Amino acid sequence: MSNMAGRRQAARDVRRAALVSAAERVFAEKGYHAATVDDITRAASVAKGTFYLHFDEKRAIYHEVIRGFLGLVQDIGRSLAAAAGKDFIAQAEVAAAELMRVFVENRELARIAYRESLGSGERDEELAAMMRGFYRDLAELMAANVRRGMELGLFRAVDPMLVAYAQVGMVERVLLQLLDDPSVLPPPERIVKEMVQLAFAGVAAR
Amino acid sequence: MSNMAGRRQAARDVRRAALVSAAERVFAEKGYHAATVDDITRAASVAKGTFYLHFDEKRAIYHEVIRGFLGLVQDIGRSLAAAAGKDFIAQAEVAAAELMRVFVENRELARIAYRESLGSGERDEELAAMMRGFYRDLAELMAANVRRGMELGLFRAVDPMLVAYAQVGMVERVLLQLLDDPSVLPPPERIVKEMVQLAFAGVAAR
Amino acid sequence: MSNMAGRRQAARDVRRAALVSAAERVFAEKGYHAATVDDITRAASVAKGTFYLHFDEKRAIYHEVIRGFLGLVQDIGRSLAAAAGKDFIAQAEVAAAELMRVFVENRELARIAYRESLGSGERDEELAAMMRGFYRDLAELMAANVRRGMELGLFRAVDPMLVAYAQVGMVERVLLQLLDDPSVLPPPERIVKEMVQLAFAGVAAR
Amino acid sequence: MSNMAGRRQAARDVRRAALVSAAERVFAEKGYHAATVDDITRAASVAKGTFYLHFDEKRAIYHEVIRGFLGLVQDIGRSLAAAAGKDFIAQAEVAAAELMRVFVENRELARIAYRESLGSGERDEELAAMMRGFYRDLAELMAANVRRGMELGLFRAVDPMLVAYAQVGMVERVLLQLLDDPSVLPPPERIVKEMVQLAFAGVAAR
DNA sequence: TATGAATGAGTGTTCATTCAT
DNA sequence: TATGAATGAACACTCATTCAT
Repeated sequence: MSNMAGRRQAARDVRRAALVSAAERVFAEKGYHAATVDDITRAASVAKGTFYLHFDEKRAIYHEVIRGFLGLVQDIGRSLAAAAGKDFIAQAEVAAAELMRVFVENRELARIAYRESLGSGERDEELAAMMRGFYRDLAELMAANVRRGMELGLFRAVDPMLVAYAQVGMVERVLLQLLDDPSVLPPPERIVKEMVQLAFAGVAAR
Repeated sequence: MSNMAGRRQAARDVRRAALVSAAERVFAEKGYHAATVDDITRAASVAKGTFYLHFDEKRAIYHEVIRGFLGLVQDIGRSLAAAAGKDFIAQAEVAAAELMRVFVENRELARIAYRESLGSGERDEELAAMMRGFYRDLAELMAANVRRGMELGLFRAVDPMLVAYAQVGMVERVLLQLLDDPSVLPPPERIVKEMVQLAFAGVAAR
Repeated sequence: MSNMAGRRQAARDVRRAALVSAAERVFAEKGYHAATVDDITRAASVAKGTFYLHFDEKRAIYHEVIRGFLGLVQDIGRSLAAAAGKDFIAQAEVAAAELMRVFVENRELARIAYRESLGSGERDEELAAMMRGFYRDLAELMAANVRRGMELGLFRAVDPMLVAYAQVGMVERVLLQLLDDPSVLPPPERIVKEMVQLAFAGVAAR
Repeated sequence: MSNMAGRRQAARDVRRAALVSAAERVFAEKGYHAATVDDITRAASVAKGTFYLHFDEKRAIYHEVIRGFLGLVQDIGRSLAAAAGKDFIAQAEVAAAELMRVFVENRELARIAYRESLGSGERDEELAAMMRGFYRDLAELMAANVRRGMELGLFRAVDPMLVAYAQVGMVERVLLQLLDDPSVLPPPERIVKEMVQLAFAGVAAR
């Protein structure tokens, strides 16, 4: 009986996952506003009403999709924090390469999520809070690293949060440009190396 | 007689400007989708039909609003290119300070415009082309500077476009964070100095 | 289970029919342009959105209404073609009487449909093709009859299609006048007899 | 001074005529509803406001355009009534040929005007009255001819008005078909001869 | 009189959400 | 729970008509 309940729950989860997966595709293809609930249910091969058995409103599934993508990015952060080696440079290169992979594999989701990081308009306070939290966490993770670098004497005295945001922005814009038009940029492997160098040593001649 | 035509034209321009200004406020407040043409005309104190005497469609005025903000940024770039002094650091600091001022004075427009730089969805090819062009121009301007720095022996050998995009992103994200929640960042004057330092010398202990 | 699907389909058909019936009344009352989708849904006691579950656009239901009326006329033609007796006069009288009944019972639809036979303006190619096809079929049916009359030696040598169109026009205009103002015409029974006389004596061999 | 007033009046008439002529073209091209006052004034090279100096509303110029076309048809009727020879057949052939010329030279106006003869919808009582009057006059003209033919013993006893409407319809439908697709009909000269034969042999005493 | 900018009521269509089965 | 028909608020855009110059 708990078996039957479990099976039921499993079936429910499958449907829900199908909807989220369909929504990812649809939002990626048409953007939030142009995507209709109909588009999503059709892509998931369920009836329209079914949608509302799993989500309160259209925005809810959008949040879930974005949350999913942010999770991928956070996983990178967490896995690095775990493997807290000491070789900053190497570690940063791994992180950057991972991030690039996630972006390239989910290019449209990446665009959507970053777009939401601008908040503005459409007052969706819940989403805004989610994005703020994501950035705060991300920045703090990086700031912690910066502090460690300072303690180790590897870095000069800087404002850790400022550096964190600056580095986030650097990576974001370069990756987004990579998605838009890679032709003006060096090949991906070089990008990673150079960006880490830039972050570490800037452009100044040695 | 040409007087009347001139007066008419002037009146037309005033109306148009009122609409654009109203649109800036409305888009800033509600975002593109939630803003209705009615909102805009009401804010501009004109009748609905008047809108369509000046713009073909809702998107057209949105383009104009964004173009206006991008123009402010480009003006900074141009004025610096003109005053092409040789003190890179000082020049960069001026540019960053200017940019910060423009962002702070037009915070919502800045958000909106940056948001559009993520394109995705809503296929508005004209707008996308505009944003691409803006970023390309901006990046090329900065890349030219980087090349000059390399020629002068001030900079090490780097990929100029990559550096340009990285610096753009760095500035963008920090400024956006400044708009969202300045409390985690240093005071504005320090931000400028530190960012220029970061760009130039990275975080490495000297 | 197929029961539910069947019931659903039946309910759907009922709604659709209600809309078409309402549209007949509304178009008859106000004409195509003055009739709004709101008028139609209100007359059918359904919500506005329901309309678009059954028809792609306003024009689509208009086509259906006209098609319905043309069908009534075609049924007369077909039933006569089936009962292809030899008594031309009697047969023609039956046809004319039937046609008159259909016109009188659907006077406004008759007007609307014939109005569309003039095409002009409003480029609705689908509707134009429908009307052309209707007239072609009708004329060919009548032309076949004329040919048969010629073969039987009842008619002199005439151009069958020309005669067909002429007879169609004769009937049309008289019936429309009957709808507009019957007072200048003889009573309906006499109209039928006289028109048949006019048409047939015209083509009869001396 | 009356000279100046006259010149002024003349200029006014020219403008008005230009508007009517432009309206003919525009209505012919797009039909009444799709034609905008703007289309008309643009085609006449005058400003929009000028339209309302000459016509109270859009419908007014439409009436004038239709009235103009009906006038062409009435002129044929009148010129024949004047030249009331006795040779019915020859006279009818001339009339039919003239009518055909007018239709062919003004094919779109012919369609528009005929279309209005179906009245229905759009309750434009003034226009409806105009069309009714036109048809009544036309039918009475022809009915008078029929009566004359009866008195002369050329025609058998028929209902003159019925015959008149029948003949009008015959000519109308054939001419409209000629405008739509002449390929199924005989060449124009033959059409005239045959139609007259159809009409007259139909009413002739044996 | 001529101009053309301004007006605002009006309408087709979309789509998130609800609900009966 | 799943379905899909029904709902109705919302909105971009049009255009006949008015009016200040």
